Amino acid sequence: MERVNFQEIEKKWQLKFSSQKLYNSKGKKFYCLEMFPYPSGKIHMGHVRNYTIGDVVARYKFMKGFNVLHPMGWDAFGLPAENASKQNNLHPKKWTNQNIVTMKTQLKMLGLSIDWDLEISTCDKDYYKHQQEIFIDFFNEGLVSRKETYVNWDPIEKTVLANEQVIDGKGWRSNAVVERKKLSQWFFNITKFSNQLLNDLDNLDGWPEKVKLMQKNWIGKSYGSEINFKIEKNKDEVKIFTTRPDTIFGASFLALSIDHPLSKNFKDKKDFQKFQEECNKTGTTEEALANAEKIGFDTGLFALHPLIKNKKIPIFFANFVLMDYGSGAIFGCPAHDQRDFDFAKKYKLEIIRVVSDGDTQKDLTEAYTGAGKMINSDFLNGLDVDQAKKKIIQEIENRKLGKRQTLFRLKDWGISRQRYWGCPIPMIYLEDGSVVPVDKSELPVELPDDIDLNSKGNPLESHPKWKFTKHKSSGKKAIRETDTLDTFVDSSWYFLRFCSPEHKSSPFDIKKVDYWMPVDQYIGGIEHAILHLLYSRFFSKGLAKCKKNFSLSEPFKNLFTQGMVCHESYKDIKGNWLYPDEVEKLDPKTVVKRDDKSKVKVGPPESMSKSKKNTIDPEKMIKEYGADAVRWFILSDSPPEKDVQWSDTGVASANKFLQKIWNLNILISNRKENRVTKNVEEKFVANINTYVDKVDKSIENFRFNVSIANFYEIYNFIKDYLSSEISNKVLSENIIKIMKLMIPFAPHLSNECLELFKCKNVNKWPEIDKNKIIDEINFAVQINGKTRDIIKIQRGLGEKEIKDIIRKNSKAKKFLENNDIFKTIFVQNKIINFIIRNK
RNA sequence: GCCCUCGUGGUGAAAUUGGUAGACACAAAGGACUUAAAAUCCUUGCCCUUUUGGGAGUGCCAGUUCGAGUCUGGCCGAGGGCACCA
Repeated sequence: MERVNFQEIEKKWQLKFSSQKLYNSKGKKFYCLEMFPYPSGKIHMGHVRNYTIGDVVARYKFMKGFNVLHPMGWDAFGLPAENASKQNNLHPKKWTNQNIVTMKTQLKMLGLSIDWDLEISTCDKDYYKHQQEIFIDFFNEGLVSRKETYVNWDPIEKTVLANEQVIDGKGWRSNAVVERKKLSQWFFNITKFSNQLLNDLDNLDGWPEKVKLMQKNWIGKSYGSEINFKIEKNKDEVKIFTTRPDTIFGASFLALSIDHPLSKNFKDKKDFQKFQEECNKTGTTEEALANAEKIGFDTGLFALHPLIKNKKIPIFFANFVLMDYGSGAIFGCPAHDQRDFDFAKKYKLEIIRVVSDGDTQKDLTEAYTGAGKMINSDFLNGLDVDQAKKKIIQEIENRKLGKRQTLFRLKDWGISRQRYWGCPIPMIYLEDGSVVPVDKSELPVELPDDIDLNSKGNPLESHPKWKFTKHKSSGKKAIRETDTLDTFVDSSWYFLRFCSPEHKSSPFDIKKVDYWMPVDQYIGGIEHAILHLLYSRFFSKGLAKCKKNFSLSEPFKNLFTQGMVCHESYKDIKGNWLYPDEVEKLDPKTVVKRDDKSKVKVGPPESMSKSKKNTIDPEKMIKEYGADAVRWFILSDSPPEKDVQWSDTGVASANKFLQKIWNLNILISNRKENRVTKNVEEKFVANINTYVDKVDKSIENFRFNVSIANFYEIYNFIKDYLSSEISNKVLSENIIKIMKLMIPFAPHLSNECLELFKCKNVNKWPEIDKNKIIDEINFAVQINGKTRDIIKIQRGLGEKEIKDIIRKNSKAKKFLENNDIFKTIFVQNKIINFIIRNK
């Protein structure tokens, strides 16, 4: 049999794909978008998976008659470019552009149906110019503000570190202990939309429930109360926020953030400074704070309990209270909150139970956070927690001790980055201290190329020619903002730019956006479930506020989050990571190093990453097995939302199967006519129609692994018909249907096969007669819930007819004889269950 | 630590609203073809039984139901996110 030269046919069809687009001007619009890649060097298997899934959707929708927008671009600003340029002494722009060229070539090798005329790159000044415009619009609309916040500071490199650059509390290059440093930075006021971002989740029917839940928890709306505590021998008051006002009678201390206004009174005290230094050793991430030991500083002050006469409780500063949540102060109720419990144990504070867990005699070993009746709580006694919450809030409001309050966990979005390779923030500082936007006519504020990457900190700081400027309208001297924007800003509106990438006068052509948006299917990694998606949602809402004719409130109608591509990892005797290429599998349990045959330790499959060297190069795989085989395998092995394990034998078998498909097509095209029996042909067509229906459904449901299993079944099915009494006409008509179904999965081979049969209307999805599908089904016969027989019946048979069949001829017959049928459960087209007992 | 998700053969997995558990494939073992190998094809795949047949079985423990991989509660294990990686 003729071998397929996959490389040759792929080259041929890729040339055609490059000019063929997915537009059907008469069809309904369909915007298919995959998260655009960061140009890090070469594409990785995660990209292959993401873009193959997207390509299946785009090609499928196109074949179904939709007018499909399927663009691609580059999330081109970011930290790795700066790191790489320091290592290789290569300018970030050059490094990035080289990577884009490489990756674009590689993506084309996959045979993706992308309209490359729409390509955009976020580091392109034609792109970020518009981003600066949007920033200024947001600024004018009151959606931008300046606040102080903490950053990771490397005291040796004199630079701000990203969280990933902090390893065990130390700088990744300098190894210096990282300090927390306060900086004044720019913020998008995303919290202005907290309620809207939360409530609109309910309208996103096309989003996975888990992503919506994660966003909901991230926004974190909680109901509680503000309570004022008077300080003894002092005129000050401390305002606290709590979600558990019901536990107020169990309060045994107040804890304040070290940034609480009250800290000013202590700033000159040496032991407080020491405490502050101690706190600044913990990182800036929530995880670090949560895991850090709870420490406090006793102010020596006491607060007066608002509801218990003459009760005084101590006031502490504590590292686990955050200034940006609530009022930066809490009351501690150790009996019913684990953090408070740990704190109370450490500082020997009172532990008063106010919610009964049933046994109130024995000492608590941990906080009790469950439900129960109130005790030791004066007028709340006997109520359950929810009732007590309502009553106490009412009481607090009546006595003017505080008020009911709703709070969000969501924080404003800090967008300042002390880095070079990002979009410049279009703001200037005037001599008189005022801060104003750059005049729009001067945009873009272009990133200068001539920078010294080896300078300490942000290179823009040490670029006087760029940094010193003038305010256009007043002519006053000014200094540019040297911070650049968080790269999440770049990706918060790129999907809008894709609708009209050439548009010059504004970020997008509103008519085009009106037509194409929202994105009908957005596809990307689950790791973006919160930040990127939330920020993009915020952008839509922000733009709607700035632009009168912009009405889009949610950018992504349907969302699909795919799983990761995994591979086992290998370590040699010395503990060095090895690439899969460097090892050899002698048998499933023995793996050795290829060169010296020394033992290799095999790690569990985990997400492919450069640091663990458990990566497989897609380009190498494409060259060895063909793009269709790589696409085929990446879709076949796991459902797309789950992780998939890369397997070389898997891709090899995909390649073999595609070869068999080609052979089958050749056999059919060369087949000698046989005798024809009408029944045989009808049964054949009915089966094919059933398969077409199945594949269609599995694509609609994103069950691409099931689609592929169907193709294996179809192959086994058709192969058996080659020698049966069926005409060549019927065979070729039906193999054409199947090859069309395969286009989204293996576009090169299926087009080649369709060409073999001189097929016209290649890109039209096969239509089937729904009346001509298999209507025989397997029906389970159960006795007392146990399956005793499976009978083949016509779809739609009633209970009586089925009982007759069973009585006449069934393995279950013997169970029914000599027994009373006590009850019968009948489910049409599924099962019948006889509940019997002995006579 | 907090939030979310997922646990089905040796492996990846399949299984409308609860209704045939293991489709389809990978790997393995045995066989056919071949001088041989490759390629290809066939068979097998938990326990008892020669077969017929019967039993156990979807991470673990309970529960609801005629019937649970699917629903509920608890436990154990793995993965993702935690605001400056993208």
